[in-house]
Parts: sequence; C-alpha cells; structure tokens
Amino acid sequence: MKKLAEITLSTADQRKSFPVGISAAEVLKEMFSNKVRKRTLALRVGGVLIDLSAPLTTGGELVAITPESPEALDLLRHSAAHVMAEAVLDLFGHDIQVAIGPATADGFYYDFDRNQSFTPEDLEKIETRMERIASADRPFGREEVARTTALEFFCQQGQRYKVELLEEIATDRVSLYRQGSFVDLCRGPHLPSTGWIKAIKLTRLAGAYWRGDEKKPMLQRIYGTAFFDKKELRDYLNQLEEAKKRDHRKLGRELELFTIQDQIGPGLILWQPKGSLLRWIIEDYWRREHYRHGYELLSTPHIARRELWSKSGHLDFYAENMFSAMDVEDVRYQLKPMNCPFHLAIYQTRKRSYRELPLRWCELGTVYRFEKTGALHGLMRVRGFTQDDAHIFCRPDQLEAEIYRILDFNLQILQAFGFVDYDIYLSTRPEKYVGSDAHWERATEALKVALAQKGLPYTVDPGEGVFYGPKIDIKIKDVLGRAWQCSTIQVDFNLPERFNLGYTGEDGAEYQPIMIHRALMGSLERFLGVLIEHYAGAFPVWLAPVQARICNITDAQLSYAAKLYEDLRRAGVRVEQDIRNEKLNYKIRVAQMQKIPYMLIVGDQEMASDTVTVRRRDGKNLAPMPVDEFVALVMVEKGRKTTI
RNA sequence: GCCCACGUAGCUCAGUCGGUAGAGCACUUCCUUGGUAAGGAAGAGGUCACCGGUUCGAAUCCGGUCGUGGGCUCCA
Repeated sequence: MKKLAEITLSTADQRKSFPVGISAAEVLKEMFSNKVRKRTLALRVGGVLIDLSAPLTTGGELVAITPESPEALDLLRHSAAHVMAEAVLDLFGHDIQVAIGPATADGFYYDFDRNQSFTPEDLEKIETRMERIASADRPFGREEVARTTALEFFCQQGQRYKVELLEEIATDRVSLYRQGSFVDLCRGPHLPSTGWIKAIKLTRLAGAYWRGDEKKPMLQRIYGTAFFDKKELRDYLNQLEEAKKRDHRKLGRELELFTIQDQIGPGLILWQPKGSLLRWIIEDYWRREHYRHGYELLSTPHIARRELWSKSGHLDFYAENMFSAMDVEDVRYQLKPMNCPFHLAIYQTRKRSYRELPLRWCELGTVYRFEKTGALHGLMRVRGFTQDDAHIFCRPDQLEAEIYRILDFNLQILQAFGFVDYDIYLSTRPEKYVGSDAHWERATEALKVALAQKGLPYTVDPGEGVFYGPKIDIKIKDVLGRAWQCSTIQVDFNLPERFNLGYTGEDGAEYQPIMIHRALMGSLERFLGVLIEHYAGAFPVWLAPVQARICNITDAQLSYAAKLYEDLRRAGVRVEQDIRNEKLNYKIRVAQMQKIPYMLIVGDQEMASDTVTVRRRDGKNLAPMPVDEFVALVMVEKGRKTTI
C-alpha cells in the first residue's frame, strides 16, 4: 500500500522516492545542488513541465529547467505575456477584456478587446510598466479551483472571453495564475517570479480576430518579445535588422529584378531585364530537367469558357479565389486560376492505353487568383503567378513509384537552388471529401511509403488534405523565419471522375487513371522571392543574371574592353561592361553593390598581355589570366552550381 | 476584406506653428584619364498618392478613395 503513496524521481545521478503531493520546491532541495536550485525556473517530470509551486503527483525522470534549457524562453515569454496583460489593465482600466496570450516562436502576444485603439506611444508606456512589474519580482501564484468557481470569478470580472474559454473546457478543475493584481485562466507553467524577465521589447500592434475567425470580433494584439538578459534582446533585434537587408522587396528594387506599381495593380509583377534573365535561367534548367526525368511539356491558354470551370468544379469550390468572368461575344470566359482542366482536356484528345501510362505532363503555366489586398506581400503572395505545374496520369499500380519519383526529383531541384532545410507535411483526409475510403487509404499509404523510402521526416496534418485527395507539402523558410509553401504533391480522385478520364486496360476493359498534381517550386514568383532572400541577392554563378562586369581603368583600354565583351558574350558568359569615365574605385564599388560575382579589371598591363585581372565578389584578386582561362573558370562554376 | 501605421524627386529621407518644396545618391553635360568599395563642377528632375472639405492661403488640418507595411484569415 505504501507504494501507492509514493513517487520515484530520477536524475542522471540519483533516484529517490517521495510521498505523493510533495512540493516541487522540496524535491528541488533534495535532488539538486544549491547552484542549480538558484537557477531553476520549473521542473520537468516524466516529460511534463510543472511550476516550482506545484505539488508532484507522478514520478519519472526529473529535469531542472534553467534559463539555458530549450523550454526556458517559452516559459519566460508566456510569463511576460501575463505581465503585459497586468500592465495594460493597470494603465488603461479594468474594463478591457483580455483574450489569450501565448508565447510564440520568437516572442509572445496578448489579445485585448478595448473600444479605443492602442497607439505606438501606448506601447512605450506598457513596456515601461512591464519593466517595473518585472523588477518588483512578484511571484506567480498557481491555484487550482473548480471550473464553476473560475466561471463565477470571470463572470464577475466581466471577462467574457475567459468565460467563453471556460465554458468549453471539459475538465472539472482548472488552474489560475496570479501575479500582482492580475489573475488569468492558464494552464501554465510559469516562472517562479516576474524578476526573471530582464529584457522586454514590445514590437508591434496588430488586429487579430478572436480565435482567428473573421466573423468574430476584431481584437487588438500586442506583440512583444522577452529574454533573460539584455544582450540576447539586442542580438535578436540586430538579427531582425540583418534580415531586413535581405528583404526581397528591397533587393528586388536595388538589383533591378522586378517592380510592382500602383498603375499596374497590386499583386502583379513586372519583371525587369535582370529579373527576367534570372527567371529564364531557372525556367531553362527546369525544362531540361523535366525532359530528362520523363516529362513532356504542355502549353495552354490563360482563359477558357466558363463551362470548363463548372465541369472541373472550380466554380463550386474555388470561386472565391477566381477573378470574375468576362464576356467575349456573348460567351462567358474565365481567367484561369489553375492549369489542370487544360491538361485533362489534352488527355481526352484520344483514347488512352494502359501501355502509355504514366503520362507526365508539365507546364510553366501562369495563373491568376484573387487574393485579398491584406494578404498580398511582395513576390511571396501575388495575384498573377507562374506555377511549375505538372500532372501525372497513372495506373493504380504505378502510384507509389510515381510519388517516389516526384519526391526524388523534387529534392534534387530544391537542392540545386541551395535549399536543404525545409519542413515536410503530410495532410490526410478532411471531413468533407470525395472518393472512396479505400482510395484515400491507398493514396495516403503511397505518400507515406515514398516519404519513408526517401528517409524524410515529416509531420502529419490530420484532416488538412484537399477534399479531392491527400497531399505532401514542403515548406521553405525565409530569413525572417516565415515558412512558405513551395512544393506540393497532391493525389486527386475528383478530376478524373469529373472529366470521365479512362484508359483501356490489358484486358480490354475501361479503367480510370489516378491523377497527381505537383509543383516543385510552387510559384516562380514566390520561389524567386525566397531565393533572393536565401542568397541575399548574391546569386551563385550559374544563376547570376550578370556573371561578370568589365571595368576598364582609362579610356585607353576602350577598344580592348569592347573586344573582351564580344568574346565573352560569344563564349556564353553573361557579361556587362562599365566603360564610363569614372575611377576604378567607383566602378568596383558599384559592381560590388550589385553583387556581381566577377569584376574583370582591364588596364594597360592586361591589354598588353591579352589578359584580364579577376576580382571576385568576396574581394579576392586572382592573378591575371587569358580570357579563355576565365571562360573555363566560369563554366566550371556554372556546372557546380556553387557560390563563389 | 478586417485592425493599426504609413504615402514628399527614380532611391533613401528632411520639411517647425498652415504662408505655394529641400538634401544625399542615381541621371545629363563639362573638367579630370585614375590599378581594387564614392575625383570635381554645373544642370535637369516634384499636380507633396488621388478626390473632396475647412481656410485669405493646405505637403501640413478633416473626410473619402487608392496603394504600401505589420498582423488576422486564406493559400502557390
């Protein structure tokens, strides 16, 4: 019987039993050194985080959470969110409704409902008040109460968001946290006291719907971040500054890659010569690789009769993302938001045999989708973009192999562009779906098998699949840590059905092929946006729109520079010449800021010896070399797809 | 679409209390012909996003529209 009343805790160097309900503080004293104890924020017992003030009811592996622990920042920031709520209520009155205030990847936020808007000046005031609360070092107190008691309490306080949350909680007992005058419904855990919060910065003010639902009230969200010391905060803010320098919108303007203009319209990209060249290089690579991997290229129009889109079902399930129809001689036409119906139409041009499957059809197809103005963002979210689309029509027995092939190809492409870090998601059957359960299971299994075969770790997103089939998404992270979906592989049971696709099997009977939609880069626009940030505009030689720039020293070398320019262009080097009447220093500075990989310096010496002196983007000078040697060097770099 | 902030020359930004607009870079011309991150001078360039209101007078104050940024939502 004694066993039931005891729990056993173990650390790397000891193992002890304690009576059930013993306080964390007590355990800390028994199990850890004084030094560790002083720095402990919370405990982890058998994988569960608990406050130092909480009683222990289960045993297991015991870990002291100190500021160095991976969980510590979350703990700190979640506590900082509570402190912010206290500061806001202190400063602006208790009639403010508080909603939720979690820690996020790089900070925390709290949502408030208040008639008046917060101003940037308010943020400063709040920050100051938070610092005061922090330095007062008030303890975070945890209380467990009956849910009904908590309900009564928050009703009385007039905190209707808390009431709403409580009404949905299934358990009988809930926990409350109190620091100073502020009491919040919260699962915890929290820091022992506010004093641990040494560096706070409120970063921005934003609107956010209650529970992310457009139909629910708009709350005011205050974002902030917090650290255990001021230096870490400074480093973080510096890092943000650095990230800003890589912003593709800024670099796009500076490097003359693309422009977005009011007179053209929001979300519509105009590619300037250098940006177009970059696109062309990527597209060229893409086409060659697709041919190599057994794909055939298609080209389809931008508009089609509206009936096509009702046949495909897009008007039923995608209408809100489609631009309105246009009339062409009394017939309604529709700008395409997707390429698939056209590819299906091509499939249907004749009867298909099992022998010719799989058909792998790809297209760099430009589509137009209506996006709310607030969602638009540089190249990352636009209204007109080119998808590197493909549709694979295959027999059921080919499904797994095809998915594996796509995945393999996909990773090769991403790798060529220097992307080796990404998150992979497998989305399974949603609530509303078409197709039989057996189909779904088979397809989901095929996706899983392919992922396993490639040895790729992934996260399952239950119920997040499209209604027509399960999918794999690959998300790439930009410099600010925002994840952008690029690659997607989707199995589709719907369209083959709607278009009544068929092929004749070995036995002469008619069968329905399975369709796979896939995009590797996703949208060329977005991919280029991520790419610009990824390389900070300093593209590797194989991608750089300008690989080399000739800089003459005086007018005496003008004709030599002109000859070099001709020779290099003919040899396939993307070269420019800066033959302005400027000093070398100036020309180097300009070329450097344009992040051109090679500067070719030509003076009297080079002219006399028929050579060029190569200055690399990283500042290093190579010994003077004949032009042929430089061409060879560029060709090697191009082939390697490396940076210099 | 919604919340907050913002919109002055191609770019980055000044512009006080309401009195009709300024700098640096870039651009053009001239001088300078120089060896690894800005040589000098002059010139040109603006319906102060757009529309309306207040005022003797609006870049400035107010309202609306459009656009941008940060979020929410959605997605490639």
